[in-house]
Amino acid sequence: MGTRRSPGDAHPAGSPAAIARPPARARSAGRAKSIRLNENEIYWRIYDAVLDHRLQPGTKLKEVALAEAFGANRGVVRKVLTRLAYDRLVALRPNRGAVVAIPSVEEGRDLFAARRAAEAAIVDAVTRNIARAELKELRVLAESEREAYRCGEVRKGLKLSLKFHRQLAAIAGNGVLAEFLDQLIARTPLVVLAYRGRGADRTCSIDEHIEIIDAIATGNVAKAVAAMTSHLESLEGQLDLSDDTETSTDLVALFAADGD
Amino acid sequence: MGTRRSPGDAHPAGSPAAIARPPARARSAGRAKSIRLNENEIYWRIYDAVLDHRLQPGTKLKEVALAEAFGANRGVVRKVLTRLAYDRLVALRPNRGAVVAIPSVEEGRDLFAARRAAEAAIVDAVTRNIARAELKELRVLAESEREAYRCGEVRKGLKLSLKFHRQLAAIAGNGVLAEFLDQLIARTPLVVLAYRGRGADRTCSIDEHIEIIDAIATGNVAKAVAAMTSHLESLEGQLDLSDDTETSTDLVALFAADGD
DNA sequence: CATGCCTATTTTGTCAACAATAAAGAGATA
DNA sequence: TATCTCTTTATTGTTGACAAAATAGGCATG
Repeated sequence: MGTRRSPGDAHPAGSPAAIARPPARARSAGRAKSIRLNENEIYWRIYDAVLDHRLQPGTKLKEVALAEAFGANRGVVRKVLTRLAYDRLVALRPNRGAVVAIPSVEEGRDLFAARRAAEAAIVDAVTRNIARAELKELRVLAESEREAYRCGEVRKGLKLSLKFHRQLAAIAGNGVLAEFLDQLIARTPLVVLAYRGRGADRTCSIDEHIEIIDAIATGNVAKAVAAMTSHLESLEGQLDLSDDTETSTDLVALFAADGD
Repeated sequence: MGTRRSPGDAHPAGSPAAIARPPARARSAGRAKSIRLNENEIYWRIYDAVLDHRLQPGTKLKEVALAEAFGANRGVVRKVLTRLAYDRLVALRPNRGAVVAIPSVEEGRDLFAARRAAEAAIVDAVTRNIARAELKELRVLAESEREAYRCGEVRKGLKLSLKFHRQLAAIAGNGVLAEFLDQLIARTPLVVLAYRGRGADRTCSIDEHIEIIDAIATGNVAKAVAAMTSHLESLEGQLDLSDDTETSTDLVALFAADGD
């Protein structure tokens, strides 16, 4: 279970320095090291790195390496890894350290099913209660998402896409559900990364967001829920979540992949 | 928010010793102290204590007291409290320690709404896929629950009631949803405890469990979902979740309650 | 007599050294 | 040359001491 590991895995994109480095800004004066980040900052740094897969699933996260990359104590790194493990973004193996989580196909399917349930409830509530201003905000958000994709800024578009779903949850006004969805949303890119077919890289989902908004605007609850459900199904459909090699015959495939 | 605290609050039922003491068994040889529990055991000890409200909401959980009560290091107590905070059973206030969580009315409402969404999805899946043997197991479970209540073993009945819901989630076969529901179930007694009216103490819910099973047995998805939904609504209906004293005029009520 | 300030004590938060465990490598033997 | 064992190294887990913060109590002052 989840111990897939290529032999020559020399931190393809996951060296601690690459995580510690802030996305694009303020990197002029001073060395890249000794950044002195606090617990929350470290958390979000790793969180982001996992979400836009600068850290690939399976990458080992060594405590001392992270600690000195962030200019922090090993203890706080440990705490951060614990938090990330709660969120299922990393897996914590006793005495063997933390790795970026590798979701199973079953987990992927369950995740999408759970999202359908949660987001159906959210869209239901939203459709019944949404204010004009909130609807407008949603449209603006979806529009900038589309814009980002058109300009080729895939990463930004993806972040805005997540934000769209979060925004819906916020409008629904159920904090418990919103928090749950937040966790699901955070785990989704991991599944997408691990099991994407050669599909259109999720870019096609923008129009579906607009369709959802339109459906909500009509006030037709069933229609809105259906729009969201089919959006999520289309997303899942782009993935290759066919029953995979997790049982006995697994070994042959593993060796084949491991041979080189 | 949530700093309700009666003045003469001399650990009504929440002294560390009371938590550390195992429920009923193996308490013959040796003192009550120096029990030497590991992290998980401590976690479940406190978990149980909160769930059957031997630890009242708002009770402060001091690290050293817990540590010596459990014969453990302060560090592991700290870790346990972190886990419990993640489950929202305790609230962790920076520099001010941990207290047993006091859910707000809004949180209570959100919780039940979330449970309706999650358990509707679960019952939906269960109704479509359940095997005869599983159905039988459910009936046995519901029967022993009824039996427990009839014998006046309220605590046991309550535990079985929770187990019923968990069992349904297990049958549905969605691990992600099951885990989420688990968290919701764990939080529910806290809400019930904090906001119960003088209603029939939840005992009436047993028959509803059987109704749910019957509905599932018919294979009628809509009917089964409706049974679950109305069960949860009936549960919530027993509570007093009317908009409470959380805003400005709050003070008068607070003083009135705090006077004695 | 009430109020604000200051000190003492309790309680939480951080860190660094130590212990235990797992991984890697060298050497011996078949 | 392959395999097994033993040693060495690297990494995680735990503990206890120290630092920082909050609470409680006393004291002076208006």
